[in-house]
Amino acid sequence: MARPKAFDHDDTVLKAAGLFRRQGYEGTSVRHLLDELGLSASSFYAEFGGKDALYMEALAAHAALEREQLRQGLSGPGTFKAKFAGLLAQLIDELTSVGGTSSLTLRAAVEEAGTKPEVLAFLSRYLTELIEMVGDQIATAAERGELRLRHQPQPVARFLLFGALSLGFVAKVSTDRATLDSYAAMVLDAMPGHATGLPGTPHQTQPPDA
Amino acid sequence: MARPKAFDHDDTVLKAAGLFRRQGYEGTSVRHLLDELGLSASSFYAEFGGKDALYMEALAAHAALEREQLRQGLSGPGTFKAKFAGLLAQLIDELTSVGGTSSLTLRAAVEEAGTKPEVLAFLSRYLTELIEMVGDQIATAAERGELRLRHQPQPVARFLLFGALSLGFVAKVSTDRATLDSYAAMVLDAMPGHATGLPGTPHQTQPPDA
DNA sequence: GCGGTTACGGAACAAACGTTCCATAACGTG
DNA sequence: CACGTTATGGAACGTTTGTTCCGTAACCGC
Repeated sequence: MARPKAFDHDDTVLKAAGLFRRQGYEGTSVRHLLDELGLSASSFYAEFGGKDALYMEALAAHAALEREQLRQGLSGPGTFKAKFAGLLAQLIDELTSVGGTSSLTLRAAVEEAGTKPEVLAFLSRYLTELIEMVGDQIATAAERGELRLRHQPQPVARFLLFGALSLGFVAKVSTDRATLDSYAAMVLDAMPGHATGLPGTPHQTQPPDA
Repeated sequence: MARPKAFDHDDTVLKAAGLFRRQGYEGTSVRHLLDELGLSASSFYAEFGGKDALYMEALAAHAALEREQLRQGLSGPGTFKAKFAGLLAQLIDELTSVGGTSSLTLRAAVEEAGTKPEVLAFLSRYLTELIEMVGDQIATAAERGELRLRHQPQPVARFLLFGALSLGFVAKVSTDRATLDSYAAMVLDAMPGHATGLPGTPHQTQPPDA
C-alpha cells in the first residue's frame, strides 16, 4: 500500500524493556526512549499509544521471555533440583556480567505495582502462573522420590522463584560471585533432595573453619 | 533569638521517609512533599537543602530505625532462631496491615542504587553492618550448639536478612498471611536448628495430602 | 513515473518538575 | 513596646515532562 515502517514492533518493545529494566519507568523519559529506540514522537504514539501502553507491552514481553527461559531450563533430562540450580547459575552469570541489572519483573513489582493496578494485576497473574508451573514439576519430582519436601510443592515453588528474583536484588549491593553463589545454594536448600546429580557436593559453603 | 520553627526536624524526616517508602523517589514530587509535611518551599530548602538531601536523610533515619528494631528483637533471651522467627512474624503483621508497604531500604536498592552512587554506598555500608551483626549472633548461637549450620555464619545472616526484605516484595503480589507465613518458615529453614523453643512444630506447612 | 497512502521529523503545547527569591509575619530579647 | 532576627507564604523561574499536530518524505501499486 504505502510507506513501510522503518522499525520492527517486537524488537522495539524488547529494546524498551531493556531501558525500563535499567532505569525504571519514571527514570526513562519519552525523549530518551525515542532517541534510544530511534523513532520520532509521531511514529511512537501512532504505534504504541503512549508511554504507559508501551510499558505494559514491554513488561509482558519480558515476562514471556522469562517464562520461556524458565520452561526451557526445566524441560530436559536430569533432576529438578539440578535443573533449577543450572538456572540460578545462568542468572548469576547475567548478574555478574556488565550492566548486571535485575529483571523488569522485580522492578515493576517494587516501584509500579503499588500505584498502577494494571501492573499489579499482570504481575499477580504472571507469578501465579510461574508458581503453578514450577509447583507441578516439584510435585512430580517428589512423587518420583527425587527430593524430600518440608513443605507443600507450591510454597516451595514460590520460595524458589522469589529467591531467584531476589538474587537480582542481592546483586545490586554485592556483585561478587561467591556471595551470589552461596545465596543460590541456600535457596536450593529448600529442597534437601538426595543428590544434585553431581558426585560429592558436601553440604557446606566452605570448610567450617578455614 | 528569633522566630522558632513550626516543625520538628526529625519528625519531618520520618514523615518524608514514609512518603518515599510508599511512592518512591521520583513518584514523590516536592509539591506533594510540602503539602504532606505541612511546610512551605522556603522552609523546606532552608532546612533540608533539597529533595536529594532530604531523601538521603530519610533513608538514613529509616535505616537507623530498622537496625534498632533488629537489634532489639535479637537481644532478649531465647534461641536465635526463635527470636528471628519473632521478627519475621512482626514484619508479616506490618505487611498484612493496612498500607502494607515494604521497607524503604528495599525500594532504595531497587530503584535508586543503580543511578545514585551515594545511595548505593550507603546501602552497601548499612547492609554489611547488619550482616555482620546478625552473623556474629549466628556464630555464637552455633558455638552454643543451638543450631546446626550448613553454611558459614555470614552467608546465613545475609540469606536471612535478604529473605526478610524480600518478604516485602512477596507481599506486594500476595498479601494473605498463609503465603507469607510459609515463606518465612522456609527462610528460617536455612537454620535447621534443634528446636525453636516451641514444643511440637512438625516440619511441614500442612499435612502431605489434606 | 504518477497518485494514493502512510510513516517520519520536529516544532509546539500545557502541565508539572525542582528550585529561588522577596516581602511579610512571628517570635525572643532588651 | 520596639528592635533584630529568622521562619513563612506564595509568586515566579527555567527545564523537562508526556503528548499533539502538521507539513514533508518515502514507499507500493498501477
